[in-house]
Amino acid sequence: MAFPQWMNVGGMFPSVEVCGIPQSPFGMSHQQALAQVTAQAALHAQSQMHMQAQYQPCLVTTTKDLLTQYPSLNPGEALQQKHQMPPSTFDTQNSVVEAAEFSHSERKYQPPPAGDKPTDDGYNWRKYGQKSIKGSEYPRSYYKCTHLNCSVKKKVERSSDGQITEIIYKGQHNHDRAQVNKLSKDGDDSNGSIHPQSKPEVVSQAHAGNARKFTEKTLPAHSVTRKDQESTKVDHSEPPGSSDNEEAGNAAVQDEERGDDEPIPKRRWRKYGHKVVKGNPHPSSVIANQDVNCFSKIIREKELL
DNA sequence: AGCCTTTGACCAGCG
DNA sequence: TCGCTGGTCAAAGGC
Repeated sequence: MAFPQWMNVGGMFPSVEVCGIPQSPFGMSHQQALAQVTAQAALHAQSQMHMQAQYQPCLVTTTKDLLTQYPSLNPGEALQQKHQMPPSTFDTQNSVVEAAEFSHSERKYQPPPAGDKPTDDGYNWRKYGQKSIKGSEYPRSYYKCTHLNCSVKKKVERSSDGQITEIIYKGQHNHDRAQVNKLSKDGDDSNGSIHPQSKPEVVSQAHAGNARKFTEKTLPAHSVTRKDQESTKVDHSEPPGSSDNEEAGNAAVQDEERGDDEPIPKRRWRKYGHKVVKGNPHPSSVIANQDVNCFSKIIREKELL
């Protein structure tokens, strides 16, 4: 079984294959092992859901659990199993934390190459920001879904040793995975690593008990930031089929309709950038009519639709 | 040509 | 009120 390329950072997760079929040291194929993992995880999750899901808007998943039970699994597979867990057993949330901290004993960490795609989860993401986080050697990266009218975002955090520790999704996709429209640039998806049906975008946890790092450090008590919780609430209050995108779009439209209600200086004269321009000894301060840009973009997008 | 990443700024929230 | 921090924006440049 393959796993997204990004998971194999630096090739630290060598997969074992026998006659083209991944094998675990225990004599069962990876797929068999994964099937068991899936079943166990589902059971485990069911037994814990009543304790956690009722008050946790977002659940944490860690591959450690799976790796503990099945050391033969490489973390990518374990994580994938997590994706393949029966969605019905989980409360679907629009805010997801994926704990992709890999503690495989054989791994050799190599710093992720700059610009590497943190995830190949079937959607196309565009990095729109990067922020150095206090206490973390590696910056947090911010991604937006590139799909039209899809405002899903995700944050990718790395631990101090450079491993991806969290992927925090915000919002919900209102479209299918990108593979439908666009062939993956990172590799061939025909290997089954991406299963639109079996790999729901929203994943939950098998159990978070072992995700010590997250519960202690990044995900105290409820695993998500307040903002994430809020976004979750928003989605819960929305009728099925609606999405953040619509919300965003509506907001934009409302903003447009609102129009003159808001004081112009507050809306327009905002300096939003201060950029060093090549060949110019002085940084350029840019005053932009963001609303105009924003509206023209919306109009353009609507036209495209 | 178009998309994506990098980069450094602004802004808002919080203590 | 001020400083810190996280989140976002958009120009510039690379692919």
